[in-house]
Amino acid sequence: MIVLDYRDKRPIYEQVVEKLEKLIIGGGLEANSKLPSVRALAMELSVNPNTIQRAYAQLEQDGYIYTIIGRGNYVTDKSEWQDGHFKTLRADFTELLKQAHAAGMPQTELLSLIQAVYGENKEDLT
Amino acid sequence: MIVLDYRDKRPIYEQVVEKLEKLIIGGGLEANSKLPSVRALAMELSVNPNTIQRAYAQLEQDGYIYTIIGRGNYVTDKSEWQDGHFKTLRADFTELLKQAHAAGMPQTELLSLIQAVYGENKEDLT
Amino acid sequence: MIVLDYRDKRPIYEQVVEKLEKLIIGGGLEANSKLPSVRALAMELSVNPNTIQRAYAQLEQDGYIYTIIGRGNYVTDKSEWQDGHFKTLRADFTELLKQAHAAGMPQTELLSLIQAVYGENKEDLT
Amino acid sequence: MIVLDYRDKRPIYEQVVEKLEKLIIGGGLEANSKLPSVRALAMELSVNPNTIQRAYAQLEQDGYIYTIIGRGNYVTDKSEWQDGHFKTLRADFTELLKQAHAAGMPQTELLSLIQAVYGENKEDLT
DNA sequence: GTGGTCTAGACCACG
DNA sequence: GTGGTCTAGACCACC
Repeated sequence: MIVLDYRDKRPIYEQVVEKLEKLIIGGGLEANSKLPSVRALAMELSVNPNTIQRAYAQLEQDGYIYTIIGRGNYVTDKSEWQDGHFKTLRADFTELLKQAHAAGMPQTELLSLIQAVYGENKEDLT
Repeated sequence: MIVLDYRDKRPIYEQVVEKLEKLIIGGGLEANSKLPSVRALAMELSVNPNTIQRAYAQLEQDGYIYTIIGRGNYVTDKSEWQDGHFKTLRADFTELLKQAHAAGMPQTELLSLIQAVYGENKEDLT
Repeated sequence: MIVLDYRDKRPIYEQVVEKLEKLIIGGGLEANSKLPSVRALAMELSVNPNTIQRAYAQLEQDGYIYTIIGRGNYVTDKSEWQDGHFKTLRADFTELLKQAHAAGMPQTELLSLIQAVYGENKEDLT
Repeated sequence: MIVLDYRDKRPIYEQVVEKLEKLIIGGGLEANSKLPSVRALAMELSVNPNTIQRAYAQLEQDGYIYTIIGRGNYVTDKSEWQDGHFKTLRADFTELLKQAHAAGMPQTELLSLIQAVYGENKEDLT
């Protein structure tokens, strides 16, 4: 389900958060489905339960999951975190664009990068 | 010249590096111009000289400045780091684009963000 | 494990880097094995922890070791730095050869030096 | 006569030493010919006379030049320093060879490097 | 316990 | 005066 990279400089709990976030955003985990328990995931990754606990807390705070005490952790519905996520993306984007602009990178290059990722087929627009 | 943000969790020397990088990239500091001395900048920011020293070492290692022992630190010519910097920007960009794509953000939104930063007047194209 | 030479004019951290590099390159330290902790090595060499820390940072930057925060420092796999190291050796070699050539040192002498180091027994060829 | 590289991390007097050594070894300066005076060279390089003084002192100590007080500095005859120089080269060579051997670099590669520098024409042997 | 950062204060080589 | 190194001692985040 998740593969950790111990060479990564970021703390492990952050990696777990990132991986699960991507799974949820990408649709790899259905809304309202149950996540593995803290202890189970900790065991699977050979990691201290505290670390997983921290990751889940973070995910809950960011709105991607909700916790029912004594029951487990569940994936939040898309509609609840979509707005916040878009806002973050937009902010990151403008930040990066400012840098590119300051560095004198031509607009055309950015457009071609978008093309490369989004594909040329117009049907792919969401 | 530089303002530190003590609420920022990143180490101080990294903040200094980032701020100076932006100044150099953005053209706020002329090529071959002299940077403030380690001690002078340390005093100005009320910070230990070692911290500034570390920031300068980092900047030198990344090619943004060069050091002449016993003389001072000087801004490197643009041509020397431009290529590497563009490469970094492109990598960051595609990374972010993948996330945006996975999240289902429409192409049109990205295009309008580019417009907003690069300005609508065609003369501004670099 | 390491012996410092205080008559050497180079900084201590550089000596530590060199010694460890040689150990790693020469195979004296297995891949993925754990290096002594910053504090432990500092104590052993009667040196400030900061100094060792700097040496380890350098080694990591050069790709010879990798660091896991809160766990320790580990030896990188050979395949990751072998190419770069060979390149460096080749460069050093041609530089020295140019000097020897300019000084008028005969080819035969170089060949005999190679013999002396690589051994005359053909089985030793790698 | 000499061009300094201020970006070089080595002290300036060391660069001057190196450049002059190469000139003398390569035959660019005749034996017993007079070197520029300390003050003259200092002026030409826009450098503190102390720096040149130090370089000359180093060269004299290594046997490449000799000083006649009140008259100037002169290039030593080749026969006097040739032995010492060869010894140094041999030492540097074996040191580098040991590293190459430890790293597992094949003999054949070294031989081809020698070929590349010494040229394939056998008449070039000195 | 581990690495990472920071301060305070010192000494050295260089120019 | 400048950068480079080192010590001593401290605090923090991570696991």
